[in-house]
Amino acid sequence: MGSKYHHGDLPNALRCAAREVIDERGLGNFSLREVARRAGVSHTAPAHHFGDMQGLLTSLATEGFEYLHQALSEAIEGIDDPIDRLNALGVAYIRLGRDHKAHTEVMFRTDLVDADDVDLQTAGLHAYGMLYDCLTSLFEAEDLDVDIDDATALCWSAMQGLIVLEPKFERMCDLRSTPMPPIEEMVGKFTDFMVNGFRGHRKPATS
Amino acid sequence: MGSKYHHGDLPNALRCAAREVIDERGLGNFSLREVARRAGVSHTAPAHHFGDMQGLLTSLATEGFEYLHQALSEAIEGIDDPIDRLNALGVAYIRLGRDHKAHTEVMFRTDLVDADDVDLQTAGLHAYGMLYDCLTSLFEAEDLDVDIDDATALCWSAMQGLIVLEPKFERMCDLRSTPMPPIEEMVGKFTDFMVNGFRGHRKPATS
DNA sequence: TTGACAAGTTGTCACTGTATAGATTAAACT
DNA sequence: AGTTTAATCTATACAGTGACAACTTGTCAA
Repeated sequence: MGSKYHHGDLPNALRCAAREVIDERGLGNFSLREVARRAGVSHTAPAHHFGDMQGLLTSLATEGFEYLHQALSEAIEGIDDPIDRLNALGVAYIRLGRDHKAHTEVMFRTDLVDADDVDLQTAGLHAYGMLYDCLTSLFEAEDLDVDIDDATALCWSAMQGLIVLEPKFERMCDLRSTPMPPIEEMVGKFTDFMVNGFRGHRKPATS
Repeated sequence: MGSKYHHGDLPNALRCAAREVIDERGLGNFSLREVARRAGVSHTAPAHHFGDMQGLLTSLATEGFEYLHQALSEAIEGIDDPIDRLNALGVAYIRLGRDHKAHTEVMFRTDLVDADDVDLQTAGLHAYGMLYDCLTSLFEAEDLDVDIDDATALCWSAMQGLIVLEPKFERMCDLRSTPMPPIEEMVGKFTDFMVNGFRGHRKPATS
């Protein structure tokens, strides 16, 4: 049964294998040929579906954003309080960064991915919209005068930075032999700070 | 004079050439041989100084952190107000991310760099200390009860995220045809939010 | 002068991405 | 049914890569 000439759903199998390879060897040692090897096809097969390596990684990034959108949707399900929602979004975000490490790594590597890809853009916008909407309802509920794009940018940047810098923080804690708090806790503190920041901001105090 | 067998300061020349290559072709298409070519030496010469590719990139990252430390030091020179200092640090940080794009890219690519390298660690700690000290004086001046490590983590994460996500934000603004504010302005808004957040935080309101 | 050593060189190896051309199969259409 | 068409995968080839070993050249101290 395995000897079918046509694979059936090779694109998915390739994405899957790519994830494996990235998880094991890191994006630095990523190899298209290794991916094909694991999927059990010839090393030129991926080109027929994704064009080149950038194509495969772009597809993987798009899939990542779709997963993210789904994870964020599930995270806020049944939660009404905007602040709790915001917190849930943050936790879901960094959890995805941990559980889908390969995807998350690829999603923001603008050098390896085709930023003009339409699917990638729309998938990214969907995820962005989740956070945007959450902050909108928060500001409406508390009657705050904060530019939502600015706030969204800050929240997203903070979470993104946390994911990227986590290994650095961990190492820093090791050097000073202080225990590193679980990252979920960090998210809580971050959102706490940020919400506080939004609250005290009725008018931009640009001096 | 050019035909000297010994280069004189090949390590520096290699770092310099590496910067060029990264700036032009991106880290994804980085090539050790191309670096050697530009430095005018054979393709195996770098190995004698840096061992392998990771060694060269680690050295570049260390240099980047040293530049950062210097840039941050200069940025707060003559500034007394802690908030102005914080803002200046942020601006200097993202400016370095723009002016030394290659360095900044390498500095946080934990997959390409030897995280155990001692020079790299100390250089990183120095830069971290700048932000840490700034926040310390801020909290002392305003008598706030905020964990400095948490605050440092947030500030750094936000700035780091801003650098990484900037292309994404820009693209998002393009899609909605709204003008993207200059990144320095974003830094100002971010620090404003965060300082506000720290201020409203006398006691941890962990519900 | 001798010897040790650092700095660069050439040559080689297994491996990579991709372009091209050819083989196999499924499906669509008489 | 039978034939064409397109999709899917294989085979071959090529230029480029990182790393390794062995060799050459310069430097410097005893």
